[in-house]
Amino acid sequence: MFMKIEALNKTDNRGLQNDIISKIRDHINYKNLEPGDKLPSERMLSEKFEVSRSAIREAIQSLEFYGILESIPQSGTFVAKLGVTALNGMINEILNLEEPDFKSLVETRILLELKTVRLAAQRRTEEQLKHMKQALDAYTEKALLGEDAVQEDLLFHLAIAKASGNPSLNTLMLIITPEIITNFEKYHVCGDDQTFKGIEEHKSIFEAIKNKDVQRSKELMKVHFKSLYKYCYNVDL
Amino acid sequence: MFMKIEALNKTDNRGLQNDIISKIRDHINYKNLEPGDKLPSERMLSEKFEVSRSAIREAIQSLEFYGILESIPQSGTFVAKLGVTALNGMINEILNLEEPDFKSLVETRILLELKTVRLAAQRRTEEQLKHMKQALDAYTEKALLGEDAVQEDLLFHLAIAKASGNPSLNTLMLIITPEIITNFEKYHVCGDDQTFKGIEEHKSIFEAIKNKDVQRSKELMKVHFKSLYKYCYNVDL
DNA sequence: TAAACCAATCTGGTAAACCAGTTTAACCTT
DNA sequence: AAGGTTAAACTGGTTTACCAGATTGGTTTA
Repeated sequence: MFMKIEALNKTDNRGLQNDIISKIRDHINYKNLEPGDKLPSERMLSEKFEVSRSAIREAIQSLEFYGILESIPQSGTFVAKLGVTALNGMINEILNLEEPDFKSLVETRILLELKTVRLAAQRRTEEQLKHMKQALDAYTEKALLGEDAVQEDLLFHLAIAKASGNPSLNTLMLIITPEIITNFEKYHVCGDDQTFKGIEEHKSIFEAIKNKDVQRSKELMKVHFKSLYKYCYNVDL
Repeated sequence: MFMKIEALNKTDNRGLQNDIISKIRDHINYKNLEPGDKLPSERMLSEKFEVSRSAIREAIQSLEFYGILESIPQSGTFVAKLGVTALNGMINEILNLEEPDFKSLVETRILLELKTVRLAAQRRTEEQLKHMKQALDAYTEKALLGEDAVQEDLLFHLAIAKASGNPSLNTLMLIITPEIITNFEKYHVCGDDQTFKGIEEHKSIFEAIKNKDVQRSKELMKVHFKSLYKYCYNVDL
């Protein structure tokens, strides 16, 4: 019952948001807005769409996140420097986005991390190395005590992402990580025997990055993900 | 001067947001919130941090996007089912996120698309194929007229991402695409001679996906990106 | 005539009051 | 004293009014 209420409300909220977003899309099309053009003021949109200004602001904030709009205080809200065709297509895609399932998330994570680890091996600075070492030590300490070290595990991987020197990849990792880790604990993906093996694997990955051994770092990460990958695809979700 | 104002205000806004987010982080640490615990009400946080409730709500919405928090109407705002260690680490990473540069974005896009095209070749449905064909035709028509077809180009690539059947990858593509395309036009990456070659390349990629030729689709995409990749790395940004 | 100025207006952001469900706890009943 | 009932307090969401800075168009001035 609690879940049902939550789901309903989430749907309603998303529904209203999507409704407003699609109306904004229609307006962009109807007015043939040029790249960088100004959207009508929040008050006007609020009145035109017959919804509260708060709702408009939330929808705008969502589109701002995707880089479709940009609000400038005391000035206005502007569309990105894209043509109507691109804007229309992108907004449609955003409206039709599905909620990612666990398999998709894992697939994406593996892809991202096989890249971040290579880049980290290439580009890591001494400071980033230090940061990774701290995360590794925290993980090792916790794991040796036999305690659950999923969180420390995660932070080590995020430290690698940061050391990749690619802010874009780092951001994407941060976006998918919470959902991943939540499902990890939900499905008990991390067996107790895995944790001890994980220590050695993490350690070797760290050494490879430290030694700037790009190829080896990637191979080690592949091995590290192998059991996880297999586990996820065997399990029926 | 206009840019300066924009930058300043963006910084201020981001500064206030980050300030609130870091205070929320501190509260989570201080109170040692368990996974799924409830955050104090927006009013309490507003009073405690001495900022408006609107500002609190915006900060919460940001953290909701990253999956760190979840608001449930008439009930409360709850932290994700993560421990304080993970929450603390993730929020810190979010606060320290750098603005992606063009090179990072291109690097990420190439990584993502080499995956989406392979997955699309594996999994594409007939309907998705139809969608891609439409995007391809729109692109071809525009390009043959000698007009700028950057938008149609983009939509074809997004159609591939959608056909990958991985909502997570699709989402990430949508997030980085606007910034990419904006910089494309800014730096005039797409030379006029590229557009005609692009038609053939797009067509062949489409055929490979249609024929479910995974390896070939990836190779063709690599070729398609080669000039772009080279161009981007040669240019000083 | 054209440049400079200034006030009315418009903007996104902020604050405060209000709403409809939820949660809590005190109260009454048995 | 235990359980059911109910009303008051509390929640995120919404509405309304207000704010300070940006924009704009007419007016003034050189």
